This record gives sequence, structure tokens and C-alpha cells, in this order.
Amino acid sequence: MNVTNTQNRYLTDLNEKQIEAVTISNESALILAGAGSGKTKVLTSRVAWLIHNQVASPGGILAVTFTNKAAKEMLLRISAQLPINTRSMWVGTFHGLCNRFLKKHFKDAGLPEIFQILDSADQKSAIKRVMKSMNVDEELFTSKDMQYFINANKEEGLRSNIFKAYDDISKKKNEIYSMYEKQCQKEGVVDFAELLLRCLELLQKNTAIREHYQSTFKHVLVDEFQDTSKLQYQWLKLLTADESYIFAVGDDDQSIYGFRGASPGNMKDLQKDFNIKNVIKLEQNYRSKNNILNAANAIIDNNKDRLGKNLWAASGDGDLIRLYTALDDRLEASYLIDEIKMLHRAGKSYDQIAILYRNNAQSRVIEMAMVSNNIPYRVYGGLRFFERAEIKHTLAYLRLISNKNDDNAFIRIVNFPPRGIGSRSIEQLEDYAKNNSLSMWGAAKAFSSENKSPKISNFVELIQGLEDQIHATGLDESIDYINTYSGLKEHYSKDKDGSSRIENLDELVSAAKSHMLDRRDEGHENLLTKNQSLVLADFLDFTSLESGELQASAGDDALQLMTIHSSKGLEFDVVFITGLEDGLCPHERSLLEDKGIEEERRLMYVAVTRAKNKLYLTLAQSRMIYGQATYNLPSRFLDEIPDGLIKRLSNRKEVSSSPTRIAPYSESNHIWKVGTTVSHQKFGEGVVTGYEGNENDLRIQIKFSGHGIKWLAMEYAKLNKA
DNA sequence: CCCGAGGACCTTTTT
DNA sequence: GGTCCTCGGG
Repeated sequence: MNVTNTQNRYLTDLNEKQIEAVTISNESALILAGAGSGKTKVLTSRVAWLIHNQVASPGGILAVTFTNKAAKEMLLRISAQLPINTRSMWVGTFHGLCNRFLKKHFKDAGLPEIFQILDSADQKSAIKRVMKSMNVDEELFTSKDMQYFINANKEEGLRSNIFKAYDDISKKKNEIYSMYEKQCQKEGVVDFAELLLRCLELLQKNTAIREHYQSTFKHVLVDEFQDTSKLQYQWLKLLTADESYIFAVGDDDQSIYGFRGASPGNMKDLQKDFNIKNVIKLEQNYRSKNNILNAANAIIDNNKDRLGKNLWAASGDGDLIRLYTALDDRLEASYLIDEIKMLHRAGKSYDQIAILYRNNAQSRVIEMAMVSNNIPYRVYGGLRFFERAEIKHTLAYLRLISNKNDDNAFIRIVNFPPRGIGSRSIEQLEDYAKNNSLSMWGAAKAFSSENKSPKISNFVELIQGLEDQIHATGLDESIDYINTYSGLKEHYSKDKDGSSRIENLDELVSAAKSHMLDRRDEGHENLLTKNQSLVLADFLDFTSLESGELQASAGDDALQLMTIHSSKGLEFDVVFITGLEDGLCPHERSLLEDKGIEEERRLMYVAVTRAKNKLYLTLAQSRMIYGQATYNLPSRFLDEIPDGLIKRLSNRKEVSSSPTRIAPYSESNHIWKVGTTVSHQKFGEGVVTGYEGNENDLRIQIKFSGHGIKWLAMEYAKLNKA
């Protein structure tokens, strides 16, 4: 490879493989980028290289990621490398870019100019409304099932008029789906899946638009390609015409989002569809010590169907991996405390230490231990800023002002804060709206002009007053005004724990302010001054698409607590992977799924490769799950790590004072293994989810499909293997 | 309208 | 065990 080119300062600190990836010419590429191999660096250097060498203009580049955080990071790093403005580049998330397309071509997409985006919670309540209006009770299936049905079909590109019902239930579901589509269209709202599907359909149906973008985007770059869904892949294909090239970066071993539609098979399809001759593998790892990498390599080697790669580092072996077995989950947590205190005394800052777990429920015990030991910590995940109830309330006022057809928003705030418009009045409005094909707002206005209800008239006036305010002053001031005059602040001031909610409402004002400043920096001055309605709509898009990561008190030196899933992409000096028990990690439910165990193994691989210098693996022999003590075996993944890499520690803090515990009964001694399907005379079919006791008194925990979770004493119960 | 009792639920998550 | 939702009485 010729790297002597003087023009390419973008290549100076890249390794040979990275350079090969960055400088690939006139062909599409699949870059198999292992954990810690400089994936983002390659992607942004690629953009810089393309532009610098005039292979592409900024406007000819489309780069897509999954999260806003990643998109921001990408833009930041591109502009750090290149002295150009990045405004003309299309860089963003799949949803953000689709929204941009749909906004630009709203007419061709069959949408109103100002349409609102529903987040999952909004979608669910919209579905509930449909089901209620069709008198479908949630006995047969829930609104959650329905939500899954709709999103899965949209993901498959199936509209309700194409879907083929195979039984009565799916027939009913499809009827609801159809009504839901109509309702969204009428109300001018679009859910997340719709953003993608609508955009795909726009490109499919409209040749002129499709060809325009195909000739515009010469280079389409995709990050985390293994996480793309089938729909997203189709979208990418449609945007990339014959003379365009796709540059996909991903790692099949880090595909952990199968459950939400990720289709790592796209990597194989890509090779075929884009005629990719050689996959470029980035295997040099710049993050972890070799003991850690070798453990990761050994674990992932048990998966079949990999594209295959082996990580290595030039940085030496490092410490052995420490494996600690605690008697129970509380003692596991106190081991964490001991180790962390020790590390901290040795000068390690808390924020370089992460505690990972498989599910969120596990954080409770750990958090309690942290609190009682005064160790600062931060839990990732959970409720986002824009998802908080009080924020959604103010946003609903804004949404209704922005789009009077948004019945979701109307219903949310018509009686919040309480203003004496009870469920009976709301039902009357609903009926009136239905009979006269009006929106709820339309019905309220009709009621108001006929003086049917003074309370509803007041509400109509309130909204109109707030709307005037929006047009009279800036967005942030208007939000402040709404917070007060809607009565929200007063309402929360009466609440005993309402003060934090009021703080959040004020925080929303600053969020609006900084959003406008960002827009100004991005050069959208026109958008900001010309038309208040568009300013508002733009802000509302922002609040739906950017869920608002917890305003991280970035300066704080705090321990990092998160699920393994949310640790993807991050790195820490010290990593504790906790709860390494069969049933938890791998999760018992994954054992029932096809290929489930392989995804769990990838999860383990992701967890292990987060660690730079020190890796701790911990497990507990017994653990409280759903209020029950459960006994699990050590995770099977632990057996996959070569012995030479591990230092085993066990029950270092023996608890002589604790009451006699039933020793965990080895699973190999009985036939009722976790995951076994069994049948019971009375309860029917079920799956073994745990067990406790000993030879003489063995009890098995079984989850029955119809009767929930039961503990059965094997001495009495008559069980058969199904 | 508010509050408390009772029931169902319980893997992972971004947009 | 905890949370979230629903429903019914005050």
C-alpha cells in the first residue's frame, strides 16, 4: 500500500489496515471493525479523505448512525479534521435523516407540512385509543402486543392492506392496524417505524426524487452496520445507485440488538449486493490488554456463522481476570464495594470504573450498597428528560398548538392540570368529534361557540392565548409562559415532591434556548426568524428524535452503572461484569429463542471488551429474583475462558454469622434442567426456570404458560418431560 | 378528583 | 420484591 502521499495528513496515525479502509477507491466496502479497533476514527478519516482529495464534495456524502450521540460525535470529529463546514453534509440517525427527507417532500409523501412524531409511549396511547374506539378489550391481546404487531409489520414493509391474516386474532389485529393508520393520517402524526417506511415508500414510488438523491449521494457511509434492520438496509440500497458507493463499518460479533429488528445477515447480503471483493478486517485493538482480549476471543470463538476475526493488542498481557463467587447478591455487592474502595485508594477515579449487569433490576442491590458506603455513582438508562411526565405535558401544549389535529396531545392536557373537564365531558367531545369528523380540538371549539360548557370554552381560550404568545415572543419565553399559564407550575407547587418537576419545567426552557442557539450555529437563521410555526415544529421534532440523555453532570467523579447493552461503544479502565449466572447471563429467556444463546454470547463479548486494564467477573450462588431466592449455576460463558487467564476468588468474606443456607444443588444431579419444558396435570405446560434444595428436598421453579410461576416440591408433584 | 387496594407484570433499547 | 395500571369508594 502506497502511503507516501504527502497530501494525506489524515492518514498519519492510522495503521495499514485502517489506511486501506480509508483510501479504498471506486468500490463499496465492508469494514469488519473489532471492538476498540478505531472504527469511528476510520469512518471520519474516510470522510475527510474523500473531501480533501476531492473524491467527493460535502454535499455528496450521507453518513448514518443509530444514535444522536454517535452522529454528533461523527460530525465533531469530521469538523476537527477538515476546515470545511459540515452543513451541506447529510449526517444523522436513520430516523433523523428520514424525517429530513419527509419534511422536504411532505407533499409527495402524503403528509401535512407540519406533522408530529410519536415516541413509543405516544404510539401506545394512540393504539389504546383506537382499540377503545373499536371496543376491543385487552383480554385477547394487549395494546403492547398490538404495538409489536404494527411495528413488526412496518418493519417488513407490510401495510395493513397487504398483510395476510392467518387466523381470527391476526385478522382482528390487522383491522386495528388499519384503523391506526387512518387515525395517524388524520391526526398528522407519524411513529418511529413510519418515519422509515414512509421514507422508503417515497423513494420507491417517486422516480424523480429517488434519482435525484441517488445522483446526489456518491458516498453513503454507515456506522454499526450489524445493527441495521431489513428496512434500513433496503433504504440504504435504494439511496445508493450504480455510480454510488457504500462504506459500511460494523462488527458481527457485537450484534446484540436482534430483538429490536437488527439483521446482521445484512452483512452477507451487502457483500453480494454491492459486489464486495474483500472485507477489510480491523483486528488491532487499541483499548485492552491481551489477557482481556484473549478471553473475549475465546468466548466468541464458540459462535458459529461468524465472519471471523481475532483481536490482538501491542500492549502486553496485563493483569489476570479476577473471578469472584459470592454467596448471594448482597455479598456480591459488598465485594464490589471492597474492591472499588481499594482501587479508589490506589488512585483510580470512580468514573473510570464501570459496573455492568444484564438487566436493570440488578442495579438495585448495587445501588443500595453504594449509597450506604457513600460511593458516588451514576446509573445510565432509565427515564430520559423528554420522557418525563411533566415535560410531556408541556410538550403536549406545544404539540396541540402546533397541530390542532393531534388528539393525543389534546387528551393529555385537556384536563391536566385538573380543570373540571371529567371523563364524561371528554366522552361527549369524542362522540361529537367522531360524528362530525372533527378533531377533538374541532369538537371543543364547536362546544365553545355554542356555549355548551364554560369549562371547555375556558380551555379553548387558554390554548388560543398560549398560541398568540408563541407567535409574539421567542420559543423559550413562550415555554416559560406556558409552564405558568397552563397551571402546570401551580399544580406541581402543591405536590410534595413537585419541586424537582418544576425544576425540570424550567430546564425545558433552557433546552429550548440552547436548541435555538444550536440551530443558529448550524446556519438555520431563516428557520428561526421567518416562521414561528416552523420553529415550534422543529423544536418538537428535536424533542421526539433526541430523547435527551440524562443531563450528565459530566464533571462528577462517579461510578458508572449500566446494562451490558448500554455499555456498547464505551470503554473503562476497570470493568466489573456482575451476575454471571446461567439464567441471568445468558438470560433464561434467551435459551428458548432460536440462536438466542449466540446473541447472549455476543453480549458477553461486548461486556468483556469494554475493559482496558482490569476486568472483574462476579456471580452469586443465590439471588433474589422477583422476591424469591433463586439458585443458579455459574454462567456457561465462564467455562469458555481459558483457565490461564483467570484468577479465581471465592467467598473471600465467609459469612459464618448468616443463617444456614441450603447448598445449591448441582444441576447435573437431576433431570429438571433450567429451560426444560415440562407438563403438569393441573397447570399444563411450563418451563423450568430455577430450582433449590437438595437430594431429599428438591424444589423446582416452573413458569407455566397459563398459571404463572410456581414452586413445586418434587417429592409430591407429578411432572413429566414434555 | 384523589387515594388506596388489588392485580398483572417482570430482558436487553434507540429512535 | 417493586412498579405500574385499574377500579371503586370517599
